[in-house]
Amino acid sequence: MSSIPSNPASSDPASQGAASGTSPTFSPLYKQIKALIMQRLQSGEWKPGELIPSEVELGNRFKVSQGTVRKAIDELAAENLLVRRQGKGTFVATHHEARSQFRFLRLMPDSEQPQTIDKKIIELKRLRAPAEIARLLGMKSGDSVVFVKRVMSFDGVPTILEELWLPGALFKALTLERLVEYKGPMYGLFETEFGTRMIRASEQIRAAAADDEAVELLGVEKLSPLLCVERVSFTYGDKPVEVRRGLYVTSRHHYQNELS
Amino acid sequence: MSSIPSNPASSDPASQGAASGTSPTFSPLYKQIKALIMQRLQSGEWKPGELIPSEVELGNRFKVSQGTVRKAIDELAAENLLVRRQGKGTFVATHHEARSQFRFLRLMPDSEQPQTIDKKIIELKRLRAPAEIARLLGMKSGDSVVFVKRVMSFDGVPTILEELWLPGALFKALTLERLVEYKGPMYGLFETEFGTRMIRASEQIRAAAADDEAVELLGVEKLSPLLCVERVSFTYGDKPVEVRRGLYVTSRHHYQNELS
DNA sequence: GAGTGGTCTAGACCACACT
DNA sequence: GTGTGGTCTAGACCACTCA
Repeated sequence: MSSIPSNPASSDPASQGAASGTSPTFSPLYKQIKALIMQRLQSGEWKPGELIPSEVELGNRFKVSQGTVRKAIDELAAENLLVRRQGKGTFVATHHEARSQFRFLRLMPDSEQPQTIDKKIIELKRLRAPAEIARLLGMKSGDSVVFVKRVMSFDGVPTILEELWLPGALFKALTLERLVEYKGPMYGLFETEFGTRMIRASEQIRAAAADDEAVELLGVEKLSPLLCVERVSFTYGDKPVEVRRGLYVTSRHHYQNELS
Repeated sequence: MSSIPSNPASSDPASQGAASGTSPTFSPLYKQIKALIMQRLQSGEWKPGELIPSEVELGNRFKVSQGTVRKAIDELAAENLLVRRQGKGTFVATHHEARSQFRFLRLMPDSEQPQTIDKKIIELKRLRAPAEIARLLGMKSGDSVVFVKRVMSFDGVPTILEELWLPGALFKALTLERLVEYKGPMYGLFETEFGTRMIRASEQIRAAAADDEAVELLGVEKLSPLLCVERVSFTYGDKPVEVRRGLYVTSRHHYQNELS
């Protein structure tokens, strides 16, 4: 292993792991390799969509067997950070794929699959983070955040009214223009233009009655029941980088969830 | 491997898998081992909570290396069918554990964790399956089903109104008495008393307005927004064995979901 | 054919839980 | 101490992709 000093010249290859030195408590070798790979991802050395070195190559670099690298990559693939493709290699996962979409958009049509999606940005502005948002983003109340409001329509029917808060420091260059002209998933834009990749999210779902704004923008009746979905998204190192609050019309759609 | 005829006396140990004979298309050895283990689980030879044979023992029985058994068990553990405990052995997963509860009850209190749970059975009866229920359960319309209605209260506050449909043939001996007197998770009862273990479920979530029954049993106002959760649960072999429709009060609770 | 991930084996040692 | 799962290695061959 590079960057970890020890295994002090032990000629015995089976004096495995423990590697000590840096890590105070015991950690298996493959966990350390995993951490090293994750560093490359976080630093941007290996970018979304790119091919990473082969298992053999990584084994040589880190001075461990292919099997150990394999176990590290296995876990990263299970966490959707890497994607393996037999015969081709291992790639850094990206939001620019149909596969990745469904993980973060759980609203499905009741009937069949194919439907057109239309996104309309209502508003984009910078403001000082309200206490609640600041808390969720791990910032100080009053820090700069980017606020976005938008409506998504399926087959022309307005169905989702969404508000987003993003840390101002990370999204300095985000403008309404850039967001409007961009085709494709928003997380794709964030990852390629702002170097911020969402890897995990936590959602809290409630039922709510439509307020005046929902009535206006979603075309539903006042007080009609809506799904209220509050999401916090995280990037590498479990750092929160997005708060999202959505109102979903569920007369022709439903939130799909698999318990397994 | 037992019960699979082939590897026709190949003295070469690396003439791995393919095993042919029964399986028409290629399937890795560890997948076949996995299937064999799953058979033992499904048949009830290894029951929930019990210790299964060690990896070495299974390797000897099936005539494969420990590593191959390990990979099979790894996948089964990832699917929550088995639970590994270092130093003790590998156990068949069971619903009689706090750990297993949270997988199937996603409604969490907004504030802190500790809360008392109270379950009240409103009704239990046998009836002919409505078309919709029959379709979801893979039965014929009119087949016998057990119908249950109940209310769950948290800290004394009625919060969930739930209706269940179960295949009559599998739950012949299920009575209101048995259900009322039973303490602990319903899926625990199903697994120990009726030999039916739920291993996976699919939920569709919508927002709905409280009807008269919800008003009466949950003590909410007419037309107030509720979470409507429709679940189909599956046992081994992806066989559907429960339909559940729940109405959740989300003024002090929320449906928690992790996107990862 | 060369390179990559995927499977399989055999053997070693480590960490943990009981007795 | 004994037995269990957990980690690590080394080497072999298979399945897939692309040039």
